[in-house]
Amino acid sequence: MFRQLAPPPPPLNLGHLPPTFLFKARLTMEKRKELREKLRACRCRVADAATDASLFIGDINTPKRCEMELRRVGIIVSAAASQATIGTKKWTIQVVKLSWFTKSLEKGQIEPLEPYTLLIADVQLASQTRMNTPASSPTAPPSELAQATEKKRKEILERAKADAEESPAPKRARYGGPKGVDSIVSITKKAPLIRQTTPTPSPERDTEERPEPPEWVKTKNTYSCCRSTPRESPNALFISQLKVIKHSRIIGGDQIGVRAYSTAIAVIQAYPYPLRSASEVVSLPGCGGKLARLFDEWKSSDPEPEKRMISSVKELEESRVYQTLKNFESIWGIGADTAAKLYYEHDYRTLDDIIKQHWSKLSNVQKIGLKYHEDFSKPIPRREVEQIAALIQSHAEAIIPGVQSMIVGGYRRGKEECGDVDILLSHQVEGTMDSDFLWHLLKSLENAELITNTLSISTQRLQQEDPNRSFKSHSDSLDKALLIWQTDKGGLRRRVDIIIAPTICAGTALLGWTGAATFERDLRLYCEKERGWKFSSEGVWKGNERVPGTFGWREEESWEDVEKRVMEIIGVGWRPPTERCTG
DNA sequence: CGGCTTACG
DNA sequence: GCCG
DNA sequence: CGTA
Repeated sequence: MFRQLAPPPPPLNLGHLPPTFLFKARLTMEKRKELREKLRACRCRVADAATDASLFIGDINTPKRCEMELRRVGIIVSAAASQATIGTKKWTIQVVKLSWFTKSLEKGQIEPLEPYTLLIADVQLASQTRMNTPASSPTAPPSELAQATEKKRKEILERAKADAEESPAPKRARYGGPKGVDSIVSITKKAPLIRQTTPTPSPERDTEERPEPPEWVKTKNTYSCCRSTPRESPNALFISQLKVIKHSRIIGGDQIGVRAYSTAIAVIQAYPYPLRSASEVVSLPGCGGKLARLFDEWKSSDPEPEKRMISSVKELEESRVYQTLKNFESIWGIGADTAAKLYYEHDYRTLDDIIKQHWSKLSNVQKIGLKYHEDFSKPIPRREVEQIAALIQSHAEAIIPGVQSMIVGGYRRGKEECGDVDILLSHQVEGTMDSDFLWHLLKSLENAELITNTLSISTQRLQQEDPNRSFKSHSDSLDKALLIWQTDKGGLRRRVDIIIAPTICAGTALLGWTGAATFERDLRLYCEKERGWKFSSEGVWKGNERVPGTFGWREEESWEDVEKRVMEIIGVGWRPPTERCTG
């Protein structure tokens, strides 16, 4: 677009090439996007799904690497074409170096493919090709679940799921154990997809009548903060199954598993069409062979969507371990680890067991969490969230006139029923929110008997008193209080979070506290990887400097205006909170 | 094969 | 579990 | 370790 000096080289015509797929390898998402556009400009038919392509271009240099990249997109290179085809499609592909394209562009003339070719191979989409995983424990007797001990819990949970999976499946021992060799697209009986046979050019491909994928699918953009994720999804039923698996990873303490499923869920939640096939699933960023198989199983489990299920999910939901750990973990102050201890070391099975036999060993906040567990399990209607927020605002206003509040969290994302109330307070006049504002506010609310307990409080003021921290250039240290709230005596107790943002970080605080979790995680990731910046609700930083335009709050700006400004500058573009429902 | 958001109480 |  |  820039560079007016040199005359633009004559456009290439790559229309004769078969559907072409561009590997992600070594390309930033922007670079990849740019290359795809350039390819398109040369009339190249750029495939969105690798399984639709016959020609592959990648910023790679070895055949070895080719296989890796192919595997990643769900394609197995059949060793020397010696496969007893398992009733699946196979076709021939060619992989060339990216430099073929860039050189061609430079010269304004198509370079011969041959010198740039890394691999020509017959490939297949195997239907559940069980790869040999040497030491995959053939699963222990499924009975010892009841009095299994200590650390075995993860494996047990794992097994509850594994047993149900069609194939034994290579199972990791714990954490990010051996990743099974299973990035294989599983194609069902009808095996529709894939292209015909030869990688010959033919004007229009029958890429299975799949709707035009969103841009972020084509570019395999994994950042959930860069796309719209509405609350409603045409794939809600499938997603609800994935959420069970994700939860099993949470209570199993498998953070990486949680991460993986969170990503996949966020991706599918953002995908605007009902998924039809495993290959369509694999075409989505963050979804590989495992997710494709799960979808396949779910889809084929029943013609009626409402009756569909994934066997491992069913097993989980029916298993006592899962139910109980999930119940324990739902107590505020008790996480995966403590839940497991209570179950395996103390053999508790109900909340009552914990209350009767473990009360004195609980921390104060855990006692509170247990005491009001039932109340906390009840959703808070939007109306009530607003009432609570209004009370807080009026108390705040009495302390500092002109203070501005905004309900954030799930409420702001449009949830009909909220798990808690998150309210963000700030002020357009610099300096007003410093000092002891939070402390005064809490006192005021306590006097009004609205706050019954304080679960945790963190204030900048306290940190500044610590000389070791006073020089920290930046940290996510907005003042905040996690509280138990009760509007009327005898009424339900509610979880309320109050967050105080200094004027300078109003925008980032709003963005940082609106969520959802996966959106926030990707926002940080995006800033770090794509911009070299550091994002937190306290600010956007380039080294020790705030990124220009990402801070401050001008008189004429609304809450939304500041947030918009921050998102535009970061580069993710603004979208309403209701489109950040990454699950 | 290493990495996966991040900081505080 | 997926990505670089 | 648990929470946001």
